Amino acid sequence: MAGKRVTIRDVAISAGVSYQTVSRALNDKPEIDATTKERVLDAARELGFRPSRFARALVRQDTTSVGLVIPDLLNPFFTEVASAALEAARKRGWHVVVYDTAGDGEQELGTLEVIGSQVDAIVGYLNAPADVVARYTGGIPVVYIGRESAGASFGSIRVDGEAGIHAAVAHLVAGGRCRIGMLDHEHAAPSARSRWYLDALRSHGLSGWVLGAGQSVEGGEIGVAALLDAHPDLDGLLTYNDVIAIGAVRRARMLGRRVPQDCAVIGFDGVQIGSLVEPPLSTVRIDTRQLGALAVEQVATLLAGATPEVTTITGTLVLRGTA
Amino acid sequence: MAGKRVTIRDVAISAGVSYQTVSRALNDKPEIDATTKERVLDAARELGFRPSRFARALVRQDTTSVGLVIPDLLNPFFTEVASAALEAARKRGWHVVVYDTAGDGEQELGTLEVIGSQVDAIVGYLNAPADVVARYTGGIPVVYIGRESAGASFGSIRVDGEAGIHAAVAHLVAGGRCRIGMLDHEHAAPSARSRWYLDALRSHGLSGWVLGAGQSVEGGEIGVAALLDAHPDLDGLLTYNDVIAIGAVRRARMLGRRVPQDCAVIGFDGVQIGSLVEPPLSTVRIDTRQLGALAVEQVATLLAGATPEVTTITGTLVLRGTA
DNA sequence: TTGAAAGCGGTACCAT
DNA sequence: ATGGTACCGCTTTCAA
Repeated sequence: MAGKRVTIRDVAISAGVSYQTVSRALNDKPEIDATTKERVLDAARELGFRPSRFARALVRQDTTSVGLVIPDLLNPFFTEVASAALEAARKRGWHVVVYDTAGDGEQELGTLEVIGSQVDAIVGYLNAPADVVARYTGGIPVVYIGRESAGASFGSIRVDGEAGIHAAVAHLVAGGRCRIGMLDHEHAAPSARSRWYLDALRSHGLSGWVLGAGQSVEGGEIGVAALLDAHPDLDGLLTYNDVIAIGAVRRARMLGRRVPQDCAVIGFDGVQIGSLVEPPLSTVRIDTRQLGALAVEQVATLLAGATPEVTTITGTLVLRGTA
Repeated sequence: MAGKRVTIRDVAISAGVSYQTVSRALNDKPEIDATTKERVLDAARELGFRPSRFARALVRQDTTSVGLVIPDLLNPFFTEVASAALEAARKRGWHVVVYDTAGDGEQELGTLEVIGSQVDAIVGYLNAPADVVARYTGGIPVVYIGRESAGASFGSIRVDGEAGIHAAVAHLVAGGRCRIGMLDHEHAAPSARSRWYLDALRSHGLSGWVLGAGQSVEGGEIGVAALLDAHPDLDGLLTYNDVIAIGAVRRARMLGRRVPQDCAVIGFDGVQIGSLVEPPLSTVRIDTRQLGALAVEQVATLLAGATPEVTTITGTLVLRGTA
């Protein structure tokens, strides 16, 4: 009842055949007597036999599983990407093991180490430098999402928000705004998004302020409060992502700013809930389904031994209620 | 360069030792010369050796991985549960393979079949009857979430919203409402939540209407429109979950109802985004982190061969803006 | 300290 | 149609 694994040989004995015959019955091989097959199958069922996935995978080397590394499952953007990646992976018959690094750098390395020996490829949002990642993962194929340079032997999906952010800034400026701030992420290096923002401002002869914020609604709330404190006449705001933007809008309104009249806000990502808040969030939208699908495709390329093309996915400005 | 798997024997040859010695070096065994060990490790690195997880798992039978079956990763409630379960599982050193059944019954069975041979236990939201599940999964431990009866040999986390829903109805009635409807899920059998709703109404001498709705914002929109069409004087609404409620609130307002003045709405789940929409959603909140943690705990119990206790998690009424 | 041999639980290719 | 045997890649006795 408890413990002891039932093997193919136990079944064989119970059915009175050799264990090879059991294998045949289990795998629907043609060369087996129907009666025998049934008897074997019955015995297997009765004993509660379950083939070992390891033994099976060991001999026919065709089970691929990919690790999906996500900074935060509670951020809907990552969830949308994960959902798309999951679907794309299943179509190929791959298994997807999901890891949530909680946005923590150390966690990330720990995760990579574990994962490295458990999956055939990794795709996800990684912060660590390429060489560090390579070391920790033992050199299996890795596909970065949302990183600028990947280096050789890595796949990568670039998220190109340059045009979208330029359009966003242009829209704000066209609306007569000229004191436009940005809430960036909190990592050591400023994001590409903040660079695009600064570029865009510059092209309009403006300068702005970038402040790091936690990647959560609360982070956005705190960030916007600080920004408004320093620049009370802020009339426009871009954010690293939608979740931050949602928090920023909330707090800005609490602080007496009308959005968008007093201060317009434009997020980044285009997550679904952005259209549900009040007012609906304007944003630079990324096609998450395509992003997930492309990532899986790159994994396939890498797994096949080919060199990955650099794929880019472009953000587009979506104007709703906050700008 | 391409293809060919590097095995422990390749390393052995390259390092000029027997393959058992390589194994020792790799696993930090004490009985090995330090110099030899280093030489072996160098060789391994140079050849890009990666131990086969299958071979390894096959011999030391200690790798457990659990399958997490979720109807819809885009519904934040499930994501929150998944996030909690992931964290709890990692603490035990388990791997979690996530499957999204897209709320589809057939997908679910297909998924179960695949999954059954790939993981050591399953936890999730399953719709299929217990005996069907048992057949498809080949009898590995299964922990149901949010189901009433589980039957022997299954674990289960009950979601008890009875008190919460009674409180919700009582609150509406106390506010003078008496034409209270409910948007349920769309499955064949009405949900426990709808039964609690009807019970609660009855205890106040009222009767109501239950209508099935798709489990999405859109489903809630369509559902509330139909309900308001049939009962234009509806003054209160409960929903199967928050996502539906959010859609319902939106559409109700579009149809000219003030929420909560004309029609109060109370959701179920207590997802974070409920507090971000306008007006903030009143709801019966479930502690998702606890839910996920408990599910993993039950898996552990089952895996240890013990009989699972029936665990219940209770919903509590949270009043925000919509009621 | 190191090497030889025996499995782990299967699959596949031989013969029979 | 069935059984024998080798082998997948690795860990673990057991000798040497």
